[in-house]
Amino acid sequence: MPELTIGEVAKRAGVHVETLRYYERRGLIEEPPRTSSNYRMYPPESVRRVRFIKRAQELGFSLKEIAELLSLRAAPKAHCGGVRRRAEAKLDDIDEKMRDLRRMKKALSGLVVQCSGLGPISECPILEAIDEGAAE
Amino acid sequence: MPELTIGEVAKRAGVHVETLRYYERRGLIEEPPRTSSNYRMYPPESVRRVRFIKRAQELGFSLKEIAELLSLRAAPKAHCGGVRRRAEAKLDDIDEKMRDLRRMKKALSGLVVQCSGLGPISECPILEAIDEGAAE
DNA sequence: CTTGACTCCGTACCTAGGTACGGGGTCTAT
DNA sequence: ATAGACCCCGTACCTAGGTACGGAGTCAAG
Repeated sequence: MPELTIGEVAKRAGVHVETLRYYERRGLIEEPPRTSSNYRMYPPESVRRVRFIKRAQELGFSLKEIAELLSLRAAPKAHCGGVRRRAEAKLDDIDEKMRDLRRMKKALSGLVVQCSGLGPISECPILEAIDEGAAE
Repeated sequence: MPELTIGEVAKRAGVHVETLRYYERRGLIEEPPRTSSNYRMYPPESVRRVRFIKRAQELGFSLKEIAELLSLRAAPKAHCGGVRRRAEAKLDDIDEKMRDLRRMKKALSGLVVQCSGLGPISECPILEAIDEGAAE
């Protein structure tokens, strides 16, 4: 019998036991059958499922979004437009975050070049700029 | 006397009253003097201080980091090396986040082009790739 | 002199993604 | 048969940055 305890699934998937229980509460993994002593016994596919979740996280999906992807996948006769749309929306999110970061970087590096690091703090160009409206 | 109530400071700085009390608890703004009926009465400079905090946030600094910047500024005979170092460290943070986002974007857009959006979900190239290790 | 807007305080709640704790039951090896 | 490792559960705690709630006191206008 290839069933796995929660600790084995955790080890193979590279997460903590508590994380698996948390995912179960969040509806990301199904409640597995229990032994007579109430231990969770997972089928081996569970490891793959958890790895799916971790990889989707690395792609920028939140747990909520991952739950959606998984329920799309579970729908018997769906086609993959929904998945594609979600992936594109996530790309848009990423682009927006990158724009924010670029804006920050531009503003902040503009300040850093004005500051030698040597003057008195009362005349620090960085602090003065923030004080007067650096982030416009 | 140009003293301001908390509500006036909030309005002028563009934040909520609760936010000002929160900043006070966090040590970002000093405890202002109180009236005889225990109302906070702020000097007008407080508005500037709150705006400093908001602008530093827009540059990517956390409240904790902003507290550090403010305490550096308060040190009488410091010079601005500490500020400059922190700004440079923040630029490094930003670069790292941008690298993460670029990595995500690259991986995800590579998946999106493989998916027409038309096939059955059971063969969705995006889901298959995540299932097998998309984020390497 | 009352009504409405404002303030006080402490505490709880929120999102996101977990982690930790405590008290109990179980399983395995010796 | 007992030690140590594992599992159960519920709940609290964590970071970050606030927001909301509820009861009470205060202030200004009409």
